[in-house]
Amino acid sequence: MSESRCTASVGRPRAFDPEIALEKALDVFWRKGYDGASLADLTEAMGINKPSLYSTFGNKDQLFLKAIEVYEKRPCAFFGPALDEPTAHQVVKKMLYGAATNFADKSHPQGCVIIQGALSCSETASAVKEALIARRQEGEQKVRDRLLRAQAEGDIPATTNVVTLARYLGTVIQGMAIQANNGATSEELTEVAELALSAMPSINQ
Amino acid sequence: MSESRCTASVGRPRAFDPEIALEKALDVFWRKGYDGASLADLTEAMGINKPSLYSTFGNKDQLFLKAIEVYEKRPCAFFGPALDEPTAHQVVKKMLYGAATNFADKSHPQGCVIIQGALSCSETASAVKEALIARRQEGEQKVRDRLLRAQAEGDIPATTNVVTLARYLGTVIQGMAIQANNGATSEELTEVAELALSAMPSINQ
DNA sequence: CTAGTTTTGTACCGACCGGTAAGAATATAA
DNA sequence: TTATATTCTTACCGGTCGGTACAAAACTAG
Repeated sequence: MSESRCTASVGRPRAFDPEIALEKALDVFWRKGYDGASLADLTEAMGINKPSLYSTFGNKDQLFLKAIEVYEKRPCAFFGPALDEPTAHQVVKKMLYGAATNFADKSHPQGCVIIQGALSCSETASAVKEALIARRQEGEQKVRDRLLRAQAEGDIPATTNVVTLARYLGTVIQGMAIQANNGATSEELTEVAELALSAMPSINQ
Repeated sequence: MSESRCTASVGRPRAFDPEIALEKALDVFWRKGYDGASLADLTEAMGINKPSLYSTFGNKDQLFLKAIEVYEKRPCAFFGPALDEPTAHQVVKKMLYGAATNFADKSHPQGCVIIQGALSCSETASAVKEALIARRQEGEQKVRDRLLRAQAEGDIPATTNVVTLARYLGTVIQGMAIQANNGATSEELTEVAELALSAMPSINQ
């Protein structure tokens, strides 16, 4: 009943590290998506059995959502940090190049789990699908707000339509996730990022 | 054993139109993806039962692939026709605006089944996934070839990197499919298309 | 009408789905 | 040691998965 405290200290100790297990679950969801990842896939990768999974993470939905949080906060995440760059140009450049480098990185599944984790899916997955759509829209909203701030700071011309600019940026990044799934390399995606940047003359330096 | 001839003329006549059934199957695969679409979903939408489905279309994999062919050849498909435009500018413009209009069209599921039908999926779906990746790459190849032809015709400067240009175009279109899934309207996607076009000065008129 | 051919509906197959009940195992607290 | 708390393993639940066997139904050819 009590919310999982840091150390239980009483009762049989847990034989696995929940954070590591969550990273393993993320890897499975990333590769197979919500629908494609079975509990057997998950428990095998996590090295635990189903009752442990359910007592620790709730159910498949909640496990997925917790894995997504790990995804957003992992060391090589680029989206959040990019927003902290000082100028609009640096924000957009870091975001595009970060996606190019990261989506095609061979040390983990290709693309982005938030984009491809539950795109077309069963009705069972519709709650997760909606959660991912919300995350994508929130991401675009953050970019939009950041560009509006830049516009207020005189970093972007007042005549620029930043709403469309943010949507264009989101579109290119989401497309790059598909390209990574197609097998595009980081170099190829970086070329796309460069070209995409050139469509944004209003943020150039 | 004999390949399905136009009219059987002997035996019990088929009680449904295979082409219409295929369109219904396409609608289900489009909305739910390969993994998310169950045979129960499919047979219900198609108005037939499983033995009819299997005798007519083979199995789930083959049904999906046949539905994809219907998708590519349906009246409102924009990709193939765009390639036939006379100039590179018109090709790219028609393709971007076609995607913007079509992906968000409310008369059918949002986005593109070839992009989102089997992106992250189970191992069962891996054959279909590979087939879709191949289709996307073939599409990009066709664009590349078309742009190369335009370059040979003097329609695009010889200095332009058409390989990257084609990849960029593919990226934007694939991103627009995700945007359509996010709920973006045709108008919003058209604004993105306009902005994306501006990144291609080498094809302007 | 009969024989032959094809499709139909029903009922079923083994395997797997997400999820859980129950008791053995392992720790701390007294 | 004993009581208590927590996690472990095993075995199982009803439901659904993709796929099929079989016989009744509906047609044509003769």
